Amino acid sequence: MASIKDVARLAGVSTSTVSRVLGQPDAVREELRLRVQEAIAELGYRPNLAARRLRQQRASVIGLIVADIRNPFFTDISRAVEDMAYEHGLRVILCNSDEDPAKEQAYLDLMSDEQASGVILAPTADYVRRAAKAGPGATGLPLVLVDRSPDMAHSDCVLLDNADAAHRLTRHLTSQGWRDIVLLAGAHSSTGRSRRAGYEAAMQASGLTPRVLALPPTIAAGQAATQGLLAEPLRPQAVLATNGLLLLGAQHALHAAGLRSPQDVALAGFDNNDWTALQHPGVTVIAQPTYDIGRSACELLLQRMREPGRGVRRIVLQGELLVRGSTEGPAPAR
Amino acid sequence: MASIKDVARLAGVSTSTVSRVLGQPDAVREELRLRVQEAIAELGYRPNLAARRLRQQRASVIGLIVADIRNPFFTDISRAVEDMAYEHGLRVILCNSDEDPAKEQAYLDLMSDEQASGVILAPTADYVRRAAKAGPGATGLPLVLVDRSPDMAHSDCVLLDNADAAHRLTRHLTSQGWRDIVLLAGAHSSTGRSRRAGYEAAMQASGLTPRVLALPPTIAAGQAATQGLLAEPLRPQAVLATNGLLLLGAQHALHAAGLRSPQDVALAGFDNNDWTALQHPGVTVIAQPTYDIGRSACELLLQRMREPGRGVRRIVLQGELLVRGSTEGPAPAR
DNA sequence: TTGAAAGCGATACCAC
DNA sequence: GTGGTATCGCTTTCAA
Repeated sequence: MASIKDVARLAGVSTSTVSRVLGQPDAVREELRLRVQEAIAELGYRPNLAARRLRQQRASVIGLIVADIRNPFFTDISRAVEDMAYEHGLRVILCNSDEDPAKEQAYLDLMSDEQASGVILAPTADYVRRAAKAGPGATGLPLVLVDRSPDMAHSDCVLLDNADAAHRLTRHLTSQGWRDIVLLAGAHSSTGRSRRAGYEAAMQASGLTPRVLALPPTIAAGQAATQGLLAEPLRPQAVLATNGLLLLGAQHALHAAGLRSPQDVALAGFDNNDWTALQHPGVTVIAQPTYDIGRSACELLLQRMREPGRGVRRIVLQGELLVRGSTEGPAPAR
Repeated sequence: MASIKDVARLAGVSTSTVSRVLGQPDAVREELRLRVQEAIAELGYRPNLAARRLRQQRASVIGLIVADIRNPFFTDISRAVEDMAYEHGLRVILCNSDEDPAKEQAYLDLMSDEQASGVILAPTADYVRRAAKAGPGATGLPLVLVDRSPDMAHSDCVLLDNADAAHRLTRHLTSQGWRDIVLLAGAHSSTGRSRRAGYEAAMQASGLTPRVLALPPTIAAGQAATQGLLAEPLRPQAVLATNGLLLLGAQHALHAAGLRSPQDVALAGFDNNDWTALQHPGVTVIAQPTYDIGRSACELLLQRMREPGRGVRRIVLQGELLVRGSTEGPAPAR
């Protein structure tokens, strides 16, 4: 493997000059620059990133820590992040926390060890709780939170307006005449709590009694909970799920029970995943601007890397209510 | 940031000893080892990975290069790879090639620059073509191919038995009485070609005429092509798609046209994605053992990292035919 | 504008 | 079993 010394020797210059040609070409006289570039090409020289990193004390790498990449919401975000990172010459290290604070911390430490340039984190509920009390990121790394965040964030973050989205979704249901609406709420994230709050506010505003099942954010949990609801003597009129996994679980349960929306049970929720549009009729959802969320997070991170001292920024994006047949009222009288 | 020198000073030993405590603790007398570990804890010392990497000439990092992480097939694989990597103290760098040979090469170079320990690659058709001619990976990095590979591979690889799976799927359709079966085939991968071959063989064995539309592997392409088919005077009896994206596109087209499977057009394809089970009736598919594919690839890579000289290994996994209602015959007579 | 040389933080060889 | 020291490849003062 050719090193910078070989290039310098071949071009008849010092390693400093070669280094300058790489980093600040304008600081080198054209003649020398061309000689060096020729030597680089001839030797097929590629800079050693480890050496550069050791010297500069930081790597062109960002960490992306999400609960589970298989959740399409996070998949889309990761794609957006990777796209932007690529454009800016940054690598993305992918980390699944599984909502486990220990694993999350291990990954944060790792990113610190790697001297990563920054981290994009969908924090666990535990992290959010601690971050609400403590000061800014203990790691000292540039950090952007996505999807979840304490209300008083010390870090940049990109969020959906969760309470509002849940409020609008719930209002849509009540306006269609449904009254007995159960919420399947993700219990492990602040996102689930915000959406729950929006739901409860909308229910109470309509004089209805909220009913919430707090669940782990998995397909299995959504399915089991819905199965339970369907087995009740007085089955609920509508089921609302605060994320795509719970919603999918609920749909599986309906499917297995041979029930249809809206005639048997109305169904709605978050995340405009592929399958929701393909039902007969389609499932009403709040579509999140996932790609935008990822891009915005990356932009925020790049800005903070450039200006570590700037004020904390908070980007709140709006969800889009996609009304489909699964909530088409009016509900049957009871 | 505390360095190894600080630890050495505090423990009253040399840096060599500290380094040994980190790498080969058994080579250090217990008394010293404890003193060193205490010093490490007290200072909160963490080894500088860049320095280690520079010295050792390799990083605890593996690259994962796929066409697009948003394809659930690759999402699942990435999750499996990340799980195994985490267990073995390796980081995963995520790369989307978009089936673009230039981007793929850029990422391979990057992995080489990063001195990655290895790469798991879902190669572009271009790469496969070149690899069939040339020798083993020019990069010199330990490399495992997934999903696609030349027939005479110089690299380890993990593949589905594509021709067999497509053959079984096609036979299932013909056995149900369908005769006029069109294949939507991914044109950008060797996988698509193998599946096409299996389809053609099965069709010919039944005395039927294959009809293949070679398409880019996108939802949009699958949808457009299917739309075209539906508009033909004599609409095909069945549509078969060689991957999940094309299949989803086809379903979108049917959905938009208000057509149902199997009564209007039978539908089947590859990849047991969420939505396929949720149709009324469900869509018949070949389920790929995605998580297994990812794990196997990672295992192969770890073994090759340990034993660079060992013979090339090729793991071929079987797909599982999930028969659902979308292909329930018999077909209408023509 | 260019070059010489120090140093980033760890490992590994070689004495002892 | 332990310590001294050269070294990995690059960037970055500092002088010229």
